[in-house]
Amino acid sequence: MDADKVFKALGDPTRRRLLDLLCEKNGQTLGQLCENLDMARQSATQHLDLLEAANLVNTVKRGREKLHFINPVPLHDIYERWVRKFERQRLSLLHDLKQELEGGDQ
Amino acid sequence: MDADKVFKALGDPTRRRLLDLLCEKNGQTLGQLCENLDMARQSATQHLDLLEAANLVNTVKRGREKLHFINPVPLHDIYERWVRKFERQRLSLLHDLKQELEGGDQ
DNA sequence: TTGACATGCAGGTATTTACCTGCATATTAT
DNA sequence: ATAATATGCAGGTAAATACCTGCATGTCAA
Repeated sequence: MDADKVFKALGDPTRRRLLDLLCEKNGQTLGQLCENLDMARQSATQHLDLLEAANLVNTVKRGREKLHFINPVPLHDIYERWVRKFERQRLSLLHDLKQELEGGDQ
Repeated sequence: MDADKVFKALGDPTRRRLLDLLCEKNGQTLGQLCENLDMARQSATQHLDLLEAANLVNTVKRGREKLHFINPVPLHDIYERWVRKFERQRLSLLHDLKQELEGGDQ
């Protein structure tokens, strides 16, 4: 998993909207997705390319159409690497903060 | 939670490194964090400002020092909004894909 | 086969980003 | 008080980003 590509892909409202659109109806074509976006088709393509590079979306060509499918694996990897780690320390971090505010270096 | 700020904050290796550094030892000063970064202090400040704007880091001033603490709440929100949703549909998505590959429009 | 349709590809531009240098301010220690 | 220390603030630049327009290619249907 390339955390940089995944986070950067997620760091844009258009691309998050694309993921939501695919979550509502998986396997949509480029044209279908564009109908919901209010930008040129070519711009949407660039966003989808980034989602694909981050492996968040997989595509299949069917005739002259290109179908788009969500791949949830990178999101799960993000969870394992960047959420669980900090969740685990949640209480102890709050404890540290409280201690600092009370003068942690005594 | 501002998903845009959070994902953009996470979409940079320097800022993810800062979070890891704070995970190892919470409550570090700007100077301490800079020692591990290989860039000008002012650049690190800008990264920390973005982490703070995303509410991923909270700060406390103690004398002339500024202490930095991780706030795991936005990460948890990300999980709720962007991971669980897709995790839940994982199997059904794979099912959709398989069906498409076999000729979904029959 | 020919026209309509879905997508691919090649630039071009304005904005944002990630760094930098230089200087100012505030706190601590001698 | 003065010097050292920790951070804040104000630009300045090169690269990345998010759009766009125009044209090319490939597929389907009449």
